[in-house]
Amino acid sequence: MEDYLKGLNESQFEAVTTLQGPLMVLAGAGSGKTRVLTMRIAHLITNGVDPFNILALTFTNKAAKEMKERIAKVVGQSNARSLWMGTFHSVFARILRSEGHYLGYPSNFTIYDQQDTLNVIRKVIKDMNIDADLYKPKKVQSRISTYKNNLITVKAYFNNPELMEADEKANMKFIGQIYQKYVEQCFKNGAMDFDDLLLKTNELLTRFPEVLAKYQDRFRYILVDEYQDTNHSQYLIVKALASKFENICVVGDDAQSIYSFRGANIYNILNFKKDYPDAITVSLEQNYRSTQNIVNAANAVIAKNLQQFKKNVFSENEEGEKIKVYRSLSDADEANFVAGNIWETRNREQRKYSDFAILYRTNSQTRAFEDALRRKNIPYKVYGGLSFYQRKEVKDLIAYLRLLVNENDSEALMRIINYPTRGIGETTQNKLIVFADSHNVAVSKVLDNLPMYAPQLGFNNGVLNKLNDFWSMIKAFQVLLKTETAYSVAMEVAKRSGLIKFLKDDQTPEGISRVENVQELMNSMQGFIEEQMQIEDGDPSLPNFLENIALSADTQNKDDEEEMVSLMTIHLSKGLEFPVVHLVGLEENLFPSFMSSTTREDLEEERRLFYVALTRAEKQAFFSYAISRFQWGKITDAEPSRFLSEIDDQFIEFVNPAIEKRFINNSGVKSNIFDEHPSELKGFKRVEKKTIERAEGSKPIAEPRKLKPVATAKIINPSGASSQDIEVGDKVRHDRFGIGEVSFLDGTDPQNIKAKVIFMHEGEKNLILKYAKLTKI
DNA sequence: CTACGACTCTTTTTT
DNA sequence: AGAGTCGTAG
Repeated sequence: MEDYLKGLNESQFEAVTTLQGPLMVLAGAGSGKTRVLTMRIAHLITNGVDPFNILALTFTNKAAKEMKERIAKVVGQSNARSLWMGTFHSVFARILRSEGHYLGYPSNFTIYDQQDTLNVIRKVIKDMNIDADLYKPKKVQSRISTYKNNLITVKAYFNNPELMEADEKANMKFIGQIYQKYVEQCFKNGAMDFDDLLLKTNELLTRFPEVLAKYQDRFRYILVDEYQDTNHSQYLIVKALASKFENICVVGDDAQSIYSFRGANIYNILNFKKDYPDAITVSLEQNYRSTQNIVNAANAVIAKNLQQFKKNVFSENEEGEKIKVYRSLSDADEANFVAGNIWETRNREQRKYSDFAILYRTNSQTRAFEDALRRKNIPYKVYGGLSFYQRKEVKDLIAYLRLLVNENDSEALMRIINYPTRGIGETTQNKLIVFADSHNVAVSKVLDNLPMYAPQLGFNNGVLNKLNDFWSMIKAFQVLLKTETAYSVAMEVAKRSGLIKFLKDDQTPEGISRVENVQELMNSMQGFIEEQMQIEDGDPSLPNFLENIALSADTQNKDDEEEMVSLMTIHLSKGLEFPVVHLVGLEENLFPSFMSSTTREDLEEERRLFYVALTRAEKQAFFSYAISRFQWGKITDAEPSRFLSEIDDQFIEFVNPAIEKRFINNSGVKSNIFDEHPSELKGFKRVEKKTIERAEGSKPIAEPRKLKPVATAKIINPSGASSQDIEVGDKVRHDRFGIGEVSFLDGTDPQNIKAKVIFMHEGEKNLILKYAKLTKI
């Protein structure tokens, strides 16, 4: 028996060695799913299957990369290399690049991310003179996305009276027209959005049997990871490709389906047996990751869901510690507790910072934790969030590059035609667009033939010159692209377009960081090129770089494998594991989200999300919530999440530091709740009572000695200066304004001290100490 | 045409 | 609070 088969349990062994025919692997959390997938592919190759004939679809590019590396260790680099492995989106983008001509797309089509998509929709709505209040672009976008994911094309939409009626009832009778215009615009721009990558693949496979046959023959063995999160469009692609050989293996866990908002259809996995009656089902139920206590607590919660396969996930690991629940007064308090606890646990248990993760429901929760961690000098890395590539200045430079690759991309063109400002104003731009539209040509074509169109456009010589200058600059870049590397072209673009100079003129800290971000983009490009050069058939071209950043947020600056605490949303944490997990913000309307507490389905998904979060933990889990939180620009009261009460008391224990008498405000500065400021404190007195009630109703505190000092000590003693420490004449640092000197202080009330600070670059500012977060230097 | 200021909406989650 | 949009003065 091959080495890699040793050490598999009975079900894992079956899943790995059943190579022919349809197979469904129901893999509970932590049951060694990735291992099974990896070994299964290795086993296929060892048994003579050409890796060229294997297609493995994963959920993230990161997962694909990691799996490929693991496979390479078993079957060798050269075998692993010819595997097709990646996300649905990246695999089919690649296929569409070579086959898209069947559908009238150029091979250099642009991929629009959701922001590009939104911009196009906004413009369409504007052009149609429709009330944007009624047709919220976001809403329209998600509507169109739903249609596309269910293969409802524009034509199908207009052939479907029910849909149209439904939209009309919802007061959105123009949805169809917007949809149509949007699709036309994308096509004209030579662009596909994320949903198109799947929709067009379907179209390709249905309309062109020879193409279908080609890929059916190529992909004789298909594996789909995270099958519970596939949408209808993906489902159909898989079904079509697999229908010849039916060597299809899907792996998933219905309890971890968390992407319905983007069309994931849990019935794909629930009904797998109906599609493939001969399918063999294997259940992996033993959890090797977590302690018994964690697994049992997670089971208790997920059991509240009505809709699921019967499974019995169990752990034979140690029983483990109970989950500790920390009740905090504010988001800042919560963050301080978490940071302090990480610091303390690391020292006490000799752990690495990379053993810790902080998981939350929404990206906006990151900030408080970043502040708290930074204050304690704890290294951390935030995953996802406003990704680097979504920064304005980065997108601007990318828009130039996109335009070089696909000059029909008027979205990119219009973004930078007057950025940096070069005197091509709104009026001129509008004339261009209207003219191009009415003549049914791309804006780039108008610019190509300016002299010819000039009389009709009615531009004066000044404008014509500016347009000419701009367009010949772009053309020059394109010529450069033929001989130079992507990196040096980008550098040239950054300089000659005036972008760098424009950004450098802004000497504010934000301005400086924008320049740094552009530099960072250049670096990541250089890194990408070097990486591609090392791979045997790598592709260091600009188009490939652009595709890469469009389809994966996780490619950005590689981890130095440094010792860092991980911060991410629960969604992003899927598939990962950490010894110690802090699950934070367990409050009603936050988790479960206020958007999801109305229907049972939504709520069940939130519960699955909770399940995913908890099962990331190997050894210890900490929960926390705050009874008030700074959001939407003001302090909001919050109730503990219902999920907390769904866990049996035997699995959790409440940790209650003596904080009832104190109120820690959002700057992390301690103050006494019984001091002045009755108006501000009223709310807190009320909620404070709630805390005490809960405390009495819950279990006695088992080990307060360990946690209590952490929370208090760390709060009282932040490394940054508290308001009391700052005096006139102090040199201070401000996050945004940089370094300055305090020239004046005003007010006796500690909650409301105003400071006048003279900053080196920013000049004089009046700040409220409580919010300004000044650091004494 | 640009720059600046007032104003509004925002917040789930991501390929 | 912060970003993005819109309106107005220069």
